[in-house]
This record gives sequence, C-alpha cells and structure tokens, in this order.
Amino acid sequence: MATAASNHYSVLTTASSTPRQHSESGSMQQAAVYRDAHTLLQNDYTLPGSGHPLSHAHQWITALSHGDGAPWPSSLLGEQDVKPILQSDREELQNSASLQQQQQQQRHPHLAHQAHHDARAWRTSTASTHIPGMATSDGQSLVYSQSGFGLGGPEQMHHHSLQEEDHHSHSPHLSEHGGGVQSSLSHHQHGGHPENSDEDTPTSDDLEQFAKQFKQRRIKLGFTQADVGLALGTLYGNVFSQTTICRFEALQLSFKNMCKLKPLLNKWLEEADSTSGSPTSLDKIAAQGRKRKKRTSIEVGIKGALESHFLKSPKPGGAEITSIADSLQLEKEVVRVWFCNRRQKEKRMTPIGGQLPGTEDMYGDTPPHHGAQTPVQ
DNA sequence: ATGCATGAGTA
DNA sequence: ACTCATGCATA
Repeated sequence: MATAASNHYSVLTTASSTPRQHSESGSMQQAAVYRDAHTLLQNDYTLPGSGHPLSHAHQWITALSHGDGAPWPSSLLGEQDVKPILQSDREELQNSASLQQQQQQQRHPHLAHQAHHDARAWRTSTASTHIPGMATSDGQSLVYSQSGFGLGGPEQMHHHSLQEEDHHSHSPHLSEHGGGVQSSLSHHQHGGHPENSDEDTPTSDDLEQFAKQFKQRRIKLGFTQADVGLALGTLYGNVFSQTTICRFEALQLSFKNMCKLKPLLNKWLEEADSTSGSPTSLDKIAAQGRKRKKRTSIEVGIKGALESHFLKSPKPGGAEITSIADSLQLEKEVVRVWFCNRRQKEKRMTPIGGQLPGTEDMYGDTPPHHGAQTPVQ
C-alpha cells in the first residue's frame, strides 16, 4: 500500500552506546540502530491467531479492519522495559506525572480562575507581528490567527465547553504557582530590554525571546538539541528528546509546556556556560526494548482529503472516523490519531506550514541581538 | 524539522 | 475517547 514496505514492530533489545558527537549534524544517531534491529526481525512477526508470518505492509491494519477486535498486539516477544531511565527512574516519572496533574487540574471548569492564559495567546505583541485588534487594555492579547483556515469552513470552532478550547475570552487570573503569575498586567514594555530570565510569569514574548537566545547560546557552546535533552536528564532527572528541545526553540509547544520547560533549560544554560570547558560527563543509556508501530506514511492526496474533512469537523465521532477511514482506505486508528495530531497542531500556534518567515525580523537585518542568527541546525 | 504514535490523566 | 506532553522514526 502506501506505507513503507515493512510494517512490523521493531523490537529492540539493546542499543549500543551511541557515539554522540558534538557536532551540529549529529541529529540522527539512534535511528540506525533501530532500523537495523527491526530489519533483522522482520520475519519473526506473527499474529497470535494466524500463526504465520506476515510480511505484508499492514498486518495490524488488516487485523483491525476486519473487526476492530484486536488492536496491535502488545505481547509478541518479551518486552524489555518501558523507560530507559538511568539514575532517577522513579523520580522522572513522578515528576512528570505530578507536573501534568497539577497543570491539568488547576484549570477546572468549576474554578473561576484559570491557570495560565490560553495556549493560544501566542505571538502577539512581539515587536514584529502586529495583528490588529488583539491587544486589549490589559495588554493581554488573544489572537489566534489561522493560516489557512476559514476559507470554506463556516464554523468549526468550539463545540462543547472544554478547557482552553473555548474559554479564551476571560482574563487570566492566576491563583497559585507561588506568586502573582500575572503576566498580562505586569506586562512589561519591550521597548527597553526583552531580556527576562526570570522564572516567573513568562509571557509569550519572554518565551519567544528566551527560546531564541537559548538556541544561540546552545549553538555557540557547541551542543546539539539532543545533547541538551540528555543533559537535562542527567542533571535534573528529566530527560528530553531532541524533538522536544527543537520544538521548544521553535515555539511549537503549548504555552504551558513552554513555561514548564523554560526554567529547566535556563538552568542548563547557566550550567553549560559556567562549566564551559568542564567535561560534562553525560551518561547515556541506550533505549531499551520498545515496540512501536511503524510510522504510517500518508500520501499527499490522502492528506488533502483529511484536511478537507478536518475543516468540516475537527472532532469527528467514531462513526465519522470509520467512514473516513473506509473511504480513504486507511486504518481507523490512523485516522483518529491524525485528527488528534491535527488538533494539537492547531493549538500550538506557529503556522503549520512553517514559521511564517515573513513575519519576523529575521531577514533584512538582525537588530535585537548579535551573533550568528541560526545558521541552520 | 516534522509526521505519526504512545500513554497518563481526565471527562 | 479526548487532551496533552513527549518521542521514535523519517524527510
């Protein structure tokens, strides 16, 4: 079909210690190991009921299509482990969990106050993109300018009152977080110095500035995004992948997420440049066994069709998904996940097709700060 | 840099 | 079943 030739679970047993390089080009290191591993295991895949190896493209898809009775098998071979944590295996989990819980619970619909402002208050008052009609007297701006939406879609916004989906029209009243985290009111005019290394009340502007500077510093110090992620794990117990660091720098995370990560990255930044020269002993733990479905490649045409559907109904029901999947000859799960990801993508602002290169002070000159401006990682 | 995927927590 | 945070695998 459309996907890659081999759709099977790759079971990794052990990953050799990856030779991490301190070069900017070293972004794909572990990938090779994985591919190798699953290539060797190709023929070992067998369905619990069938008993014969499926070498075709969509084993699990086929299974699901028949009667949705069996999702992808979870126990074919001995699962190794789940989380390759090294020193603080429990701590990391606990930390993550706690954080998530906190953040998610503090914005209950019952409460009259909201944790932070919405995740869509992005990119507003930066000294660049000025969208008319967004800045309120409070300084709080609620603009969620879509890039390509609203052409033929009459109404697709908010259906039911969920969390931040809908109620983006109230003033953000921070209640906890140990301090008046009011960003809108204490909003500082960036006419003087966009430099804000504080760990409280990050505004969209702050985050944006920080992200930019972080990236520059990181590059100057000769670290890759992957390095940073690992270092964070070794130093503070929270490991992050290159993806996350990348998304942070590109502001492709939700507001909350950005706020959560900023302090961590800030700490690392200080550590890194203060320890400049010191041997940052980074232990690296190889990823242990983890079966993951092969990434489904959706054809461009199919993607277009999916987008069309998305414009009509961003949240299709089970039946809808099924019909869409059927018409597009895709797996229901794939379609469902696609919609989920699509919605998420919507939430993180930042133009979907790219970072709107014409909206920043990127080109023309580099007024604010100095140094090399993102030489392409 | 991104697309598809997993999973915890929640509704 | 959805959201949200996060990441493997890939372009």
